[in-house]
Amino acid sequence: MGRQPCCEKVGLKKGPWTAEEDQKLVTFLLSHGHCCWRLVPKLAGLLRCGKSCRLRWTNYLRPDLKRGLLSEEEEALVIDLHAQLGNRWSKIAARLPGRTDNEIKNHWNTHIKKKLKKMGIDPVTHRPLAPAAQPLAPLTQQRDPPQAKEEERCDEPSKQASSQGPAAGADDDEDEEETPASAAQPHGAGATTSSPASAAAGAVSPSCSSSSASASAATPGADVAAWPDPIDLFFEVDGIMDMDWAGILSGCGDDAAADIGVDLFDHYPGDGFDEQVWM
DNA sequence: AACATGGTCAACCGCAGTCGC
DNA sequence: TGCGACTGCGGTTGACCATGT
Repeated sequence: MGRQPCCEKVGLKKGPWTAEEDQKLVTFLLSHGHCCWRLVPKLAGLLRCGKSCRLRWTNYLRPDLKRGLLSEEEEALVIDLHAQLGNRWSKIAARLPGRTDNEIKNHWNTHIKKKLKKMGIDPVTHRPLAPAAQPLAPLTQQRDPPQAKEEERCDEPSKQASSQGPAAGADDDEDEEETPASAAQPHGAGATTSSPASAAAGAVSPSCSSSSASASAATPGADVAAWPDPIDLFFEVDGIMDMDWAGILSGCGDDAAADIGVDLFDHYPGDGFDEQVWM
């Protein structure tokens, strides 16, 4: 009923994109835009499904994409945002101009997660790991009961992973102030801290710099309330989320690729891609 | 030099919400 | 109003590359 059936998957190509496919897609999208992803591959002459085209465009071909590893500032911002938003990568990516949710997700899983664990911080809850996993940081012994309760709530992997569920579904795109962590403040600790990051019920948002890593490791028995300190030291500002990151990261916008010296086509070997077509 | 292991990341899969008929 | 297509999202996979043995 209603609409035409979804793209039939028979005969559609899968796997890595070739430079020729990229060129076709980019040429088409730049000249026509995309009214409907389902039609894009057909109109562009691609044997791909619309979903694949959309993914390729948003994750790789978009002209405003940044390339290369995340900077320390971006990494720290990702950690901060993850502490507030959980695994909502698209929301996190929206705060990092030029970065995609896929890229951030990959970076989180491959880099940041490991670093946090190394620092004795649970990458899910952004709190110090339990003593069993982090014998040098017996923090739970010094925690106030409300904090322990809060951790229990956050520790549920299914809830964290499926934060899109009804419980978290109440928020919308403008939910910066109504985050899981901040919403939990009335229940307990950390509510008096000045910055949203550190106010997240004691949730720490450590940077991944070695300096803060050592700082965190150097305070194994510290009071939980002291945990944000290394973060402040690293950022040299209090309240990272109050900062205008869009401004800080300016130069990543649609017109800024040249400003930041990014060659949009440098991933194409040789002259596999016609820059003139793009421009 | 050859093989094994681990790390990285692009791409796919499946689900949920939204929207159109 | 209900059904089904479409879109967007998060999780997972698998190929490729680097490093270690």
